Amino acid sequence: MKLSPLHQEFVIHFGEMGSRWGINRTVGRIYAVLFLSEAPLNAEEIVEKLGFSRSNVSMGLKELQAWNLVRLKHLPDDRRDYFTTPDDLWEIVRTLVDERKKREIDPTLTKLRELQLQTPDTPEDAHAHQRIAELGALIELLTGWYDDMNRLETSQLVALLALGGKVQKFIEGAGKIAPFTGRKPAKSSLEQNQGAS
Amino acid sequence: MKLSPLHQEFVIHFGEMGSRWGINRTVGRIYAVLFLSEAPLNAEEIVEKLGFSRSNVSMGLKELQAWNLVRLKHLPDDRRDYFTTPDDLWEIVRTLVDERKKREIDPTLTKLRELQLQTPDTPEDAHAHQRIAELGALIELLTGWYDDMNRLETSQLVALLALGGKVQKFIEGAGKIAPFTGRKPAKSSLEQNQGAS
DNA sequence: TATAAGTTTCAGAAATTTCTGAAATTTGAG
DNA sequence: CTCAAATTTCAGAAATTTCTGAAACTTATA
Repeated sequence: MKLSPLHQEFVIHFGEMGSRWGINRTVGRIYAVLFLSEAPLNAEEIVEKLGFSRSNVSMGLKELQAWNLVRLKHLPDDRRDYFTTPDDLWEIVRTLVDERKKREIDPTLTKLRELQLQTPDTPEDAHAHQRIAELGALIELLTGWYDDMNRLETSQLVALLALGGKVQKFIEGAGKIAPFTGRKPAKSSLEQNQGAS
Repeated sequence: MKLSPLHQEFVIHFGEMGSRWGINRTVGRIYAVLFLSEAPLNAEEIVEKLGFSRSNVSMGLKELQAWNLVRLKHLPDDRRDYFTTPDDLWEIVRTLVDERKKREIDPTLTKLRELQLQTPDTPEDAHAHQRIAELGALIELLTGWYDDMNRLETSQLVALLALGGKVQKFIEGAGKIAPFTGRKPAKSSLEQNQGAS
């Protein structure tokens, strides 16, 4: 591996983390190298930096492309493929979540809905059926929410995240959505964005 | 495998999904069986249902306990350990996210902070340093937000999720948080929770 | 269309992970 | 303390995943 200590540590850590997710160690390291690099890199440069075989890098890049996690570039008078990661980290996060949703959540939801069509014919199956329905409803709530968030502009999204739990202050008393508390709406939401846990 | 078709399909799917996350196929299947079962199960019963070796089930249950994903129960006049999953799915989701955060995100944040202490001495390292700092900031924003959400009661959390993107309507114009638009605050947030994408 | 640079594929090798049965350990009742 | 039921451990076997080098393929251009 031909990397500075800073690069090396990051790359190794990222590879380790990648291997805990669907992505494997090698692919994680390739991604990490691209993530840190200012200039786009071609496959041969990645081989040099990481010491993997050319074919391994080729496979890895293919997988990263399948995940939509890298962008392909071309330099003038150079036939080789150059790869980069987006400058905007939010774009990366969105891609990552979208892809995982597509590969893991969506098929699960399909399967759960399919199972809900079966008519249970024993008490065990009746209970299982119930459990499956609850799980389906929960996942639908979460993905619905995610789809909504994903439609926001990054600046709005960041604002919302920064707000954190304080968002409650703005909503409090909105009987149509939260369970109605019977309490009077109180001050305009604009006046109360200070303090409170 | 000695399971009804409904159980079988769910268990197999869950095992497959588990193997895409850190958890392996076997552990995923054991969890699935427990998840669907109304009554707590002991190790031997899981062996019968899934056809794994006793030791494999023992290992699997140990791992599930390490993840805090199962509860241990004891029946009167029975020395065997019985296992269940929480009835409340939200408890399961919270545990899952907490554990993944603890195992994957927190160590990454620690590593990123550590790397930020190194002084870059080449242009490449300077750029990498910058990238690492951005990533750290983004992850901190996300985990901070998550910690906040995690403090909410489930009912509040569900209300917030159900609200989805409409939450914007309540916040809109709050200059202190979102980039100030210069627009007048308009109506009280309580009057405008209808319509809009 | 020939050629050479670049890329991908793929079968087997290497590494890693998972699974098993036998042995060791723990635990609670008598 | 002894016994037997229950559980855990662990070394090697089995299965799976990852990695490699050689060959096949693709493509721009001379």
